Parts: sequence; C-alpha cells; structure tokens
Amino acid sequence: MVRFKALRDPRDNPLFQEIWNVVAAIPRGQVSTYGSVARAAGLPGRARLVGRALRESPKEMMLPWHRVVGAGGRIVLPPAEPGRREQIRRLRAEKVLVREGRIGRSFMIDLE
DNA sequence: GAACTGACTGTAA
DNA sequence: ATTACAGCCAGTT
Repeated sequence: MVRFKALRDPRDNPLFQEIWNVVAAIPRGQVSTYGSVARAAGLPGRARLVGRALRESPKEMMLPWHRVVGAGGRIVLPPAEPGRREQIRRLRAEKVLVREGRIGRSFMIDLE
C-alpha cells in the first residue's frame, strides 16, 4: 500500500500543532518568547522549531505569531524578512511598546 | 543519510 | 550595551 504524502503539509506535523496551540493562547497586547513557547508546548530546548512552526503556519489560521519574540524581548526575525516590519506594526497596533527592535518588559508574559 | 539551514539561546569578551 | 560564537536540533536538500 503506497502512501501519498502530497506536499509535506506542515499541518500534519504534531509538533507544529502543539506549538500553534500555545501561541494561539497568548493574549492580545502581551508577548512571549520562542523558548518559552517551546517549553509550554512540552518541547524544551526547541525554540528554533517554534520559529519554523510560525513561518509555516497557514495564513487562514490567523495565529498571533507577532506576539512571539526572541529571548529578552528582542525581535529576532531577520530584516530580510518582510515579516519583521509587519510584526512591529501589529505589536504597536496592540499598544505594545517597540523600541530599537525590543519590546517593553512589562508586556512579556511567562507561559510556564 | 550526510550536509546544510535557520522567525533561537546563553555565555563571554 | 554590542558583537561573536558555539551549541542546539528538526526540517530540508
């Protein structure tokens, strides 16, 4: 029985699904980190996987991906990525302070 | 299946 | 505060 794997669909990845669940639960106006999301999803040490999961997330899912930043509140998304500006724009739209590629501490939440 | 690639992190200078 | 870099590890080539 040959099994088709169509185009590897990120939605079939259970790890991605866990990550998306966690991200979806971040409240508006608050921000968490890749590492924190990973731990909350039961995937300690896999911060990079979180980044990948967000990149691969279907648009129609409307995940609040912009509420995830690097350790210490730094925006890690490379300048080459058009998404970087978009992230900052969306954060500010939720009244999150973004200055010099950083977000204010008071907006950080701990998911653990 | 080895090599490469990061939307990462912590440490060190 | 900044920069550099090794360690990290699943997904892609």
